[in-house]
Parts: sequence; C-alpha cells; structure tokens
Amino acid sequence: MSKRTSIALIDANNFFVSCERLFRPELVKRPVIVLSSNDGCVVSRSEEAKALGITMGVPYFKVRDLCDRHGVVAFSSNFDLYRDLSRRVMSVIRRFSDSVEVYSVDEAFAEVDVSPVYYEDFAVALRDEVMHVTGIPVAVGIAPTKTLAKVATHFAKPKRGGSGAHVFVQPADWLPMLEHVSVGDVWGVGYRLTPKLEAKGITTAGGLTRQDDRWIRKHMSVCGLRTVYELRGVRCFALGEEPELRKSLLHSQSFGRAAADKSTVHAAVSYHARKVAEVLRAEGAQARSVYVTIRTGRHGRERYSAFDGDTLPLATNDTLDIVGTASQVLERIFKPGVRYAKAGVLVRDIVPVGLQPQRTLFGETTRSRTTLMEALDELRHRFGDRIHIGSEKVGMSETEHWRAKHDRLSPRYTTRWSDIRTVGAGSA
DNA sequence: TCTGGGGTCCTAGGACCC
DNA sequence: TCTGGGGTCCTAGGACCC
Repeated sequence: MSKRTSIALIDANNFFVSCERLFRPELVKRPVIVLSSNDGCVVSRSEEAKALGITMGVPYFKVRDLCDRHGVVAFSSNFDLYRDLSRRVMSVIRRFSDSVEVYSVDEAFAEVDVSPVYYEDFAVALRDEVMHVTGIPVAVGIAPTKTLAKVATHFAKPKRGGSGAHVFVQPADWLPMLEHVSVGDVWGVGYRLTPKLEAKGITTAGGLTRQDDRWIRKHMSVCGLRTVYELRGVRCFALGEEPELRKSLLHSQSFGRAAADKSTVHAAVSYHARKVAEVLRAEGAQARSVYVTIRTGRHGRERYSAFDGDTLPLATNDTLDIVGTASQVLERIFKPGVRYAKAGVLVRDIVPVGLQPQRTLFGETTRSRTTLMEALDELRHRFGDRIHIGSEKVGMSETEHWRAKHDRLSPRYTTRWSDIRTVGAGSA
C-alpha cells in the first residue's frame, strides 16, 4: 500500500513587520512598514499599511507624505533580527516534519506525514505552536504539490478571510478555488508572462490548467509546463533535498550617495569582496571565479553598467586573493567620469574546501594564509565587523559615503548583548 | 534628493572537436 | 579546399522566486 504524502507550505504573515512588532507590542494594530536597504523601497507592510494603499516595493519617498499623515511607523531592514527569528520559526517547523525545505527567510515547505483526515489538525497545530514559541503569525497550506500548497496558503491568509490554515486533498477541493486565483498570482507566472496569458484570454489559474500542453510548452518553456502540471495535482517539484552547495554568492549594495572617484568605488568593491570571502569561509567553501559589478543609478539620465570577472587557477576563500582579483577586474571595467550608484562582488564555481590539491603547478601553497584567515574570523566574532583591509579605506578625510543609509534601524534585540531589552519586574 | 539584495533554472547561440 | 552532421561545453540573457 503506497502512502500518499502531501506538502505543507508555512508562510509568515508580513514577516519583517511581525518581527519588529514582537519587540514593540504597542505597534500591533497600527500601520507599520519595513524599508529595503538604503531606506529605498517598502518591502513589508502590516495589514493597516496595506489598507492605506501602500503597495509592495513602492519607493519610500513616494509614500512618505502619506505615512506622515497617517502615523505609519517605518523601520529600516534589520536583517540580523529577521534571520535570527527565522531560525527559531524553522526549528519549530522541524519538530513537525522530518523533511523540511527552508525556501526563504519567511517560508518553508514540509512533508506532511499524517493521514489526510488529520491534515487540518496538523496545519492548525503547527500554526499555533509557531505563534506560541516565537510570537510570529504564520499561515499554513497543505496540498499534493508545492504549487497547490502555495495556493492553499494564499487562501489561509487572514487578509483573504482565512483562519491561517487551508487544506486541499481532492481535486474537488482546489479546482473551484483556482477560478478565483489571478493567473499572475500563480507561483511561477511572473510579470512578463502575465500579459501574454491574459492576451490569450487566460486570466485565472483555472484557465491555465485547461490550456493545451503544447501551447504551454512553446510559450512558457518546460518551467511553465511543470507549473501547469502541478496545478492539476501532478508533482513536478520535489521537496528540496539536503542543502546543496550554493552555485553563486553575491554581496552588493547601493551607495548612500553616488560616487565618481575610483578610490571610493574601489573601497566598496574591496568591502564586498571581503564579505564574500568571509561567507565562503563560514560555509566551508571556496570559489574559483570572481566577478565585479558596478553601475550608475537606474533612473537618472546617465546609464552605465559593467560586469566582468576572472577565473583563478585554484579555488580560494582567502580575503586577500578575492579582494586582489576583484580589484584587478575593477581596473578593467571602471570608466572614469561616471557617477556610480552601486557595486557588488559575485563568486561562482564554488566547491567545498579540501576538494582540490592545495598546490599549484609552481608549488605555491595556499595553506600559509589559512591561519591568518582563521585569526581574522576569530577577531571578527569577538569584536564585530571592525577589521578591515587597507583598500576599504578611501582616505583620511573622506567619510565612507558609499555606505547605505539606514536611519530607522531597530536594535538587534536578539543577536547583540548591548541591544537586549531590559524587563522590569515587581514595582513599576 | 530619494527606486533593495540575493538567489535559481532554462535556452539560444557560439566555439570547438570529431 | 569545401561541405556537413553531430556532439560538448561555455556564456549571456531572460524569466522567475523571495
């Protein structure tokens, strides 16, 4: 007898806002938003903020007046806090399932290993336990495929009148619901395909399931075909296995102010290269290809962007190697007279440490600096991100004006001793 | 003045080889 | 010298996700 399992999707409600509210309970029921890096765009909104018409991804400056008028509380992104709370939510989910795929900071898929008659109970218990342990509200959807689990979660959300749990077992459960899902809301149908589908008269997820396979394959590639199969209940996307080694790693940031001088851009590139090396070491990985990306703002009259890289003879996670390579690439692609607004460093061809000989043809060994890097990492853990390399500094008088602004940052309540909240007990 | 950061996969086309 | 099929590998670009 084959046991049919289903997939649960656990999705935190307005995650970043929920994290901020956890430590500022007086903000519950008030409009709250969280901004992206550089306080650029709105990336998370409370229901009250959504009701004011603040849309996802809107530039903050466009809604600042509206926010001021309605007393909307705006936070800069506090990723240390969100990452830590995410970790706690995921650990609760793992108590409910042996097979969990962390899909993003605020979402996870989990295998549901109970009989379908208990799906509803499972979803409700999971929702309540996450709330009880972490204080983060989540919605749980259960269905035979990932794409349908996304739809189920959609209907579980409080803003759609859901209770935080929604379950699809039979096609009769989901087929009528698909008529009420816009085709653009389907997981895997983005802003490019949506107008094409609508032009063909396909406006809902239900319409998509009735479409001819050959037409889908031709116009949406195999990716689209898989999505359509999943909506019909045929599983095409397996639950993610072990966290494989990542394929690429990017560290980048928009500048607080645009910069034209090479030393400033070089400082930013050096910083991102160092951060990339640190992440590689933390993950026990090395990379062979180092790329640099620099560009102007995307909205001004002046537009320039460049992306290029070098491949090293040996994979490395050494800060000085990666910074040095990135600096050489920057020399090639830097164009004088351009006002740059963003820089980043990306590495590819990532392998686990120890998978290659530590010696080149010429007998150079990369081992010699390993101890130095270990010492740097140790210093960083003890004293924070204060150890820089020389090229990150622009000059004595120059402030680091490429660094992003985050004027509305909340304290790092859970990851920094100095930011831990003090709670008074007894007399007030 | 002010528009994020970090990923994945697929496909077409070119280089190169037999 | 020219022609051509067929395979592999790499890369850039497109589309999607959060």
